[in-house]
Amino acid sequence: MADRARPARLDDVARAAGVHISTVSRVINGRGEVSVRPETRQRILTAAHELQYRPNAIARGLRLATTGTLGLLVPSLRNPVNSPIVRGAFNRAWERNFVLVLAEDTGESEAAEDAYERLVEEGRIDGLLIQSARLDNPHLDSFSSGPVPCVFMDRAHPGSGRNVTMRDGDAGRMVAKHFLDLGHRFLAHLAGPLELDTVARRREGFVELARTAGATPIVVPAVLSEEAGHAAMHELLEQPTRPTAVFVANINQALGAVAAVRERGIRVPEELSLVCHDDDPVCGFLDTPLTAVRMPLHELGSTAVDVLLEQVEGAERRNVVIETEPELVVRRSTGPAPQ
Amino acid sequence: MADRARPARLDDVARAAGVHISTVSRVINGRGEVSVRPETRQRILTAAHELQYRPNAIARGLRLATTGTLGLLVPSLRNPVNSPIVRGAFNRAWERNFVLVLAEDTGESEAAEDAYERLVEEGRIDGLLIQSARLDNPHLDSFSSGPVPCVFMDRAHPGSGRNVTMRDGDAGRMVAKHFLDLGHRFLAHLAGPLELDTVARRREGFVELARTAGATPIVVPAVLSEEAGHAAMHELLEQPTRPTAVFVANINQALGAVAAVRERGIRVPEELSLVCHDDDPVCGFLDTPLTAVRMPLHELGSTAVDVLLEQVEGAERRNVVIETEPELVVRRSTGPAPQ
DNA sequence: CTGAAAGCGCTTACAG
DNA sequence: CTGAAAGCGCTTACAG
Repeated sequence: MADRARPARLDDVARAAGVHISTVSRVINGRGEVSVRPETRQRILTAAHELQYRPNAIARGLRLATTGTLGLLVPSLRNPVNSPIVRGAFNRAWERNFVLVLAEDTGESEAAEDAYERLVEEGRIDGLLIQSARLDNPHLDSFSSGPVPCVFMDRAHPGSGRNVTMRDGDAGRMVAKHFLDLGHRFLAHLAGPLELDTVARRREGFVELARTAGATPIVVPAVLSEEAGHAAMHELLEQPTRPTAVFVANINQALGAVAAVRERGIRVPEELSLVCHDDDPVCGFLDTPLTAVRMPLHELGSTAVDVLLEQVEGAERRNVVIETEPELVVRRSTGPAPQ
Repeated sequence: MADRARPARLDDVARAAGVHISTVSRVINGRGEVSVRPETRQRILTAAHELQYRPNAIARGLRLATTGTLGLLVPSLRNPVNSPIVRGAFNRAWERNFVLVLAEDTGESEAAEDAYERLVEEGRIDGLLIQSARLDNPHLDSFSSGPVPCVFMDRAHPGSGRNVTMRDGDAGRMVAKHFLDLGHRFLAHLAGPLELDTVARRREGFVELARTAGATPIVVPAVLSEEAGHAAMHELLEQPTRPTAVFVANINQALGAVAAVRERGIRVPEELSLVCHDDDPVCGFLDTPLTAVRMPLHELGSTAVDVLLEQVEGAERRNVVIETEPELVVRRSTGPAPQ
């Protein structure tokens, strides 16, 4: 191992400046309003700078009972579709002087508890962002009453009063309206797993608006994967009255769904219109570029951090819905209903 | 804010068990070999369990000068193409009882230093995984001599003696051989930025093997994005002698490149064969599924963690090349050279 | 076999 | 304006 320079401690700075460590601490942390003789302050600042002093986060954390760290519980590291959310959260946390530690909640039995123990119970974090909530997970309640605040982002935990979400219902409605405007009457939704609250809200909006026009969409839930999207699209296309417009829940499903459509020789958009939820760079580069709903994912992540830090600082919990409206990015996969 | 249960401390367990905290500490941490009367041990274990005691990681970290945390410096949170590497690192770290904190090294001037200060100099981590090395970054040397060990993964920092890499040269050779076997003589490489060591090694392998057959590939470097891939492919296709086989550096470029090919009405693979580096799920779902090189990314991440922890425990630095060979996943985008 | 003490690197009332 | 002391929650030699 290379010789590793021991980082400077308060003690080193104090000695170099010829003062007591408590004085150093005061000028380093003081917001300028501490009463220190200017020349003393100067000597300390110079010494600290020369020694490249940075307060040890662990020691400070122990003393202040604050870690400067937030936890982030993601549903999967395998499939980074939601990386804009993570990026939004990371960037804001970094700006606000917090670092982010990762944990994975795969949905398997003890994954979330394990993460909870390691991050919360061992006192590693000041707050927890949960991106992996599932409506069927009973353990989430205990998170809310634990020793650190938490916030559910994107996927809400109803009743928790700690949800930061987007206008998913509006996204569904927007897509339904787009289809109806194009004259479609046979709508379908290739949905995600309905245990995900986002998925449920999107579906609701889509179905509700379609019904106002007398069209009742077929809904097929499927796992958020290429394979599941592929199978579910085949299922949809075998329906007695084949839908002419399908709203697909995510990009992975959409890739599989597009393959299924191609296999059947069905033309897009002449015979079938497709919309993908969450606009992904890939959408624009497919052979038939996909019309997609763009959600304010980055903003969701950054707002979730703000709301969490609010609570870390003592505020009451609250639900927040990001105001920014979903945006429909119209590309070539949607067109007028076939006659 | 909800009433938050204060987590149990050593003190609480000691009181509940009627012993001194030092005794509790010993039985909790002892690997069984500590001499404690069985009934005392039992009382302590029961109390700890009932109080759900977990040692505070911060306090323990301060005492042991060890944090149980590793840092991960990624090139970008925007584009998670390398998520299998991150996942491999995360999973192995978690298994070995370390948590991972994220930092982003966007390549902008002080991004890496900033991350270094916050993670290393503030004493938050025991070791640093660097996935963002660039051959043109002079600051990397100082990382090597800092207070904590580091490892460069995927993108090497030549001369550091701390690189964990894959057989990128072999990947390039494998693709060249595939093209040559199919009878192609006019080869090209849509490369990534040559400041990335991985990119340089891949190119070398590709060019070197092609030359043995008397074919000297055209090499066009481009940023790893859809747009750059699109532009660079157009450039390649305007060459006086148009290549019949192109090796593309990553999936983002490939999506743009495929679009460019389509715009020119060139048929794949009849008129042009394409191979993409790094097999991505998307490759299999394009209209013309892409032949791709599958690298052992997950293994790279997990091995990098092992090598780093080796050094955290005091071992000498060393370079490691993952033995696992790249694998060519042949799909429909490659075929015999046109006559 | 168990307890009392020191100390990890900080911060912050409290003196002076 | 500055110093000395206590203490955050642990671990570990050192006594007994």
